[in-house]
Parts: sequence; C-alpha cells; structure tokens
Amino acid sequence: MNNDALRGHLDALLLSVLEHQPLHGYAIIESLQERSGGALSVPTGTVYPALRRLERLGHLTSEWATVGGRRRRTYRLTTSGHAALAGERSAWQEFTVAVGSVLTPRPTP
Amino acid sequence: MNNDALRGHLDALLLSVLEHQPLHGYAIIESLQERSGGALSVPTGTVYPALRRLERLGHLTSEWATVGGRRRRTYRLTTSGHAALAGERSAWQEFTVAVGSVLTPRPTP
DNA sequence: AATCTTCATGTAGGCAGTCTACATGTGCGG
DNA sequence: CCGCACATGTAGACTGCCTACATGAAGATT
Repeated sequence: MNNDALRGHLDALLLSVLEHQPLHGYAIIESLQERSGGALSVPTGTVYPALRRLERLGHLTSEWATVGGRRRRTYRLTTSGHAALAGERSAWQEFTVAVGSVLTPRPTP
Repeated sequence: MNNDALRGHLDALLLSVLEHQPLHGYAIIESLQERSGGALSVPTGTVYPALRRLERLGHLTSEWATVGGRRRRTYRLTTSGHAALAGERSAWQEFTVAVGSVLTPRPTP
C-alpha cells in the first residue's frame, strides 16, 4: 500500500512513533514501516517536510547530532506534541467509526 | 467532523451507499450523514464532481428522472462498480490495520 | 582504486482531489 | 410572496502528498 490515503493522518503517525523515544527522520521511516508490518512506506519527500511543519507548529523540537560521522536531526515531542497526539488519536477513532459504519456491508433488503 | 481526512476514501463511501439501491446526489449526501450518525457531512461541491468521476471510470451509470417536478440524476452501480467497492473495502481494512498498529498506544518502556 | 549500497537530509515542482463560494431553478408552507 | 427544503452543478483556491532530483559520508564489494 503506497497510497495517498493517509492524507490527513500522517501527523498522527509521526507523533505516535515519537511518543516514547526521540528519533531522526530516517529512523522514523523505518519505524513506521516496521510497526505497520511493512504496509506503510512513506517516502522521504513526504516525511522531512512534515517534520519541519510539525516543528513549526510547536509539536516537535529538533537537535543535530553526529553519529558515526553522519549528521542526524533528532526530533522529540513537546508537551504540545503530546496533546496533539491525544487529539489525533481520538480523531482517528471517530473517523474509523464513521467510515466503518458506512462501509460495513449490509444485508440485501 | 468536517475534515478532508476522507481524501481517498470518498469513492468507497459513495459506492457503498449505492450498493443496494440507486440514489440521486442529494439523497446520497443525506444517506451518508444518516449512516455515519451525523459525523460525515460531505458538501455538494465534493459529491457531484466525485459522482461524475466515478461514472467516467465506469463504476456508475446515471439517468435523469423527474419526481414532483424536480429533476434528479439517479446513480446506479455497474458490475465494475461492485468490483471496485470490494476492492475499496479490503483496502480500507488494510489501511485501518496499518495505521491502527502504529497509532495504538504502547506501554512506556 | 573504484564502485555500489546504505545511511541521511533536503528542495522543487507537479498533481489530485477536496473545499468554499457561487449560480440556478422548483415546490411548498407560512 | 417570501423563505426554506429540494436538487444540480461549476470555478477557483488550497492543501499537502508524491516524484524526482541533489548532496554527501561510511562501509562493503569488486
């Protein structure tokens, strides 16, 4: 599944991955892929700008680090980010219930 | 919830509503709202073009009718439309599983 | 020594599809 | 006769994800 179906849900995914440990962009993409059982492969051109946006919104902070001669930008949830994650989770819940109730097959009348 | 979060899922919703009975645009919007418990209110400017697009794709056919002096364009699923609906349903399933598995809270390590 | 793959970040431009806002017209109830 | 529910549709903006590209270092392969 390499859809654009996750439009509007990407923020939730990123925040959720960063909930318990700070990670850099590349690791976030891997974590996303792993935790979804390989279903979600989000391209770098989607993730990096999204992280920038979330930082601009105050939900993330970032700092540079150099590990093994490679530069990493590590992102961390802010308090506002944790709150946003909670909001995204309940929004996701509502969303799936709403769509699910329309989509579940009904018996032929 | 009047999000654009349903981007990419609208086709599924429309096809699902039309699965067992043909309806016209206005009634589709009402049905969507009713079946989702009021959560989904999709504006006309979204639905009408989408129906046109689905017809162009061969998933719907339409015919005009006049009921009570008012003109209606009634849409009906084609065979291709039924197949598309099945595809959309399994895609939705995969999608929710994938996102859900990332979004479900994990115990703090 | 040269090349390839993995790790790592980022930008530019395109594009699809949803939204807002508007335009048009009928029937019915007050 | 005025407003509201019914009914369809278009134009243009906007959002935000995608493709494709650019850059560069470390380590493995040839």
